[in-house]
Amino acid sequence: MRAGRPRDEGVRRAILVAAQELVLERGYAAVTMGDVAKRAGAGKQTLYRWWPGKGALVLDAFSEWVSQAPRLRGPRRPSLSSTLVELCRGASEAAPVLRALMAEAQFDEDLHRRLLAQLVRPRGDELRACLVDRRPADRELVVNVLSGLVWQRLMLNEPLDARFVRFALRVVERI
Amino acid sequence: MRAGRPRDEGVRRAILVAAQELVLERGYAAVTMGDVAKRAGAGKQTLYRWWPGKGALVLDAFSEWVSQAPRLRGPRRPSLSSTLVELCRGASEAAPVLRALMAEAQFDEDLHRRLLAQLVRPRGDELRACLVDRRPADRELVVNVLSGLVWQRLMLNEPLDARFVRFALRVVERI
Amino acid sequence: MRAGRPRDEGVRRAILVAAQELVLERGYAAVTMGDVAKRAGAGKQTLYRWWPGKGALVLDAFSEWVSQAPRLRGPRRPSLSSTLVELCRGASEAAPVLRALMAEAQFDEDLHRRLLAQLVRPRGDELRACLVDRRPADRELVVNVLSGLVWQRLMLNEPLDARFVRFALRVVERI
Amino acid sequence: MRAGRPRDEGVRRAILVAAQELVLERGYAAVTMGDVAKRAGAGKQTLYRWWPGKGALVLDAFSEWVSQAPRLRGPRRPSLSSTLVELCRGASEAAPVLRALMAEAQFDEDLHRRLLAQLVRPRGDELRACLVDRRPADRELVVNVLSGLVWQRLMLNEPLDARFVRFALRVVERI
DNA sequence: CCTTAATCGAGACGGTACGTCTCGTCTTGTG
DNA sequence: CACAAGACGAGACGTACCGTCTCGATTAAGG
Repeated sequence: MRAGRPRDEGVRRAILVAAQELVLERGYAAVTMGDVAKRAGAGKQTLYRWWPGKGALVLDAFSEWVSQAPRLRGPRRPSLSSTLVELCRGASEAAPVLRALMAEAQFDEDLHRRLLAQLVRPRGDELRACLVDRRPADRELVVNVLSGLVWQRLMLNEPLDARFVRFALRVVERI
Repeated sequence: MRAGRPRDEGVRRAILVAAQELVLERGYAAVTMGDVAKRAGAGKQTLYRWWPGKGALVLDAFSEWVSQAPRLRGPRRPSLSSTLVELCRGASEAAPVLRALMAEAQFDEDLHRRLLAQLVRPRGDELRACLVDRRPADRELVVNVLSGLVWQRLMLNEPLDARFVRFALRVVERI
Repeated sequence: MRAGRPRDEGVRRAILVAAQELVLERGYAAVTMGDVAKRAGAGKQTLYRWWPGKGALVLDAFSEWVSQAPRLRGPRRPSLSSTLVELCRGASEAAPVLRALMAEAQFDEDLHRRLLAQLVRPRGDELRACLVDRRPADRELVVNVLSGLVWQRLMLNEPLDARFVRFALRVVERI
Repeated sequence: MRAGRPRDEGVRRAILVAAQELVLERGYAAVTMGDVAKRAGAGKQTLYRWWPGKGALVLDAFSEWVSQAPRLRGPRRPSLSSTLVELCRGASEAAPVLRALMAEAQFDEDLHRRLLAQLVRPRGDELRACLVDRRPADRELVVNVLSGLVWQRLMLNEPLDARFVRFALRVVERI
């Protein structure tokens, strides 16, 4: 086994919780690594030891939060509409964070990759899974359109509400 | 007439040119207000007198650049496909700047408004103008889908090439 | 006579009054040339046309103020003690301005000369005039000592009160 | 022991040396905190962490310089005249800095206190120590007069040479 | 037990951009 | 020409974060 003091799991949790709280309280831009460290009772070095920067840290903090969300679907394949509703509900709640992360990712290649792998692709896969009875080419097309609509709404700061879901479903119907 | 020394138009131009050059040379993130001032032979205060920050300045710099682009369509209404081709060509060239501006706008309410008014809406209107023979409800739908696809491609750093245009047109056809 | 519009005496007065008021209200350091111009309803250029900087302007403003002070001595030569009392009273009232001017003069050769000519030397001469019955060598000595004591008190921000006058007179007695 | 990285003594020295050099090269007014930082190879924040501003920093820089001056008096109490000679020699060399510091102190309450404690009072005490055989009241009187004469000479930018020392001693003799 | 190696909190450090401030000059139109 | 208004170049200011570093203290695992 590796020598030396092992990573303190409690510290990791404390940091993620602190990051989450602070971002929810003040918004992403108004939170610094130093703030998170102080709130978590940790040293800045401990943050930088495990995350390359604020983006990756906050991404992890909210990845956990998202994955705690109820994924309690039955064994049956979920419908596209229910999946989209759920996706929009989540995106709507976390909208400010998602906007900030996607924005930061434009300036940070590494964060861009992480964001794709941890948030963008998994959600695309969820949608794709609802479309197994479509032709493969159509499937990609629909996923692209839906995902484009959702991200656009986020970046333009427009609501991802029931009305939007109806609109999106109407679009998909016609493809 | 207004009292005091009038705004020096030459300085305004010099600043916009400097901003444009520097952003093209180094990329948005690597350019500072001080750099632009120095390159333009201007004082920092002069920049801040007329623009609230880097985002708004660069937006103006590239707004001018975009509006200098050939808009030499004949009297005939342009086709959707040619408009989309042109739009993607422009967006592709300016992609790094557009990404950066949209990103910055997520942290800056004022820049967000400016970006919508100066870039997002005008381009949407261009598309809309190609769709006058569609039913109004469909029109909005198509504009939304296209614009969503384009912005998503930009933010995900994927190419806005001919393949994408074909893909987008195929989507629209089926709506 | 010089061609062109003659200097507007009212403007000159307004500027001096504004300078005086502002310095009394906020203190020398917190007043800028722009402030004075605004308060006087004048342009900054008008200030710089007639004074080289804030120091010289404030010096003029308070020179006038000082010279408005009652100089109502009878035909008889004033006593050293009454002169010193009067001098300390004036210096005490204007202490903050005098400190600031002397300070500024340390960074500004021109102001230094003006300060000497308009404030330091005249006051020395007043003292000298009370000492005509001393031997010339002693006279300079006494004037130097008194002036040194007063300026030191000013710069060290200690009171120029009756107690100080008594102290100073005691010193002079013993020389 | 105190937590955190301890203050780097080498950096402190480097900053003081840089401040001293720059002030001697260019004069107090022409040196900025940024200049000192650059010359010292330090960050500006490090300067502001330990000193409130240029005044306090330069005061420290020259306090060290002064206290490195030979204080090698024998066990015997030094004479007033030799002390005064030494004092004037030091003040003469450092005259530009002393003038600037005293000037700055007129605009800065905190610097004023520091200047008194680190420069004015210690020098007064040196003089006082030479006057132990005088009556206490006379002692204060003499110290005041001498210190007044010296500071006045500094602020009026007149030489603190041998002639001045003779003059000052003549004054004291007669008190 | 005692060394070794990595972790932890704390906070100093070099670096750099920020947005503001003041200075003294300039460029208008008006009297 | 003087004058009010105010834009302009210049550059210092003090602050804010960044990401790295240097401490002493802590915590296992391996000798």
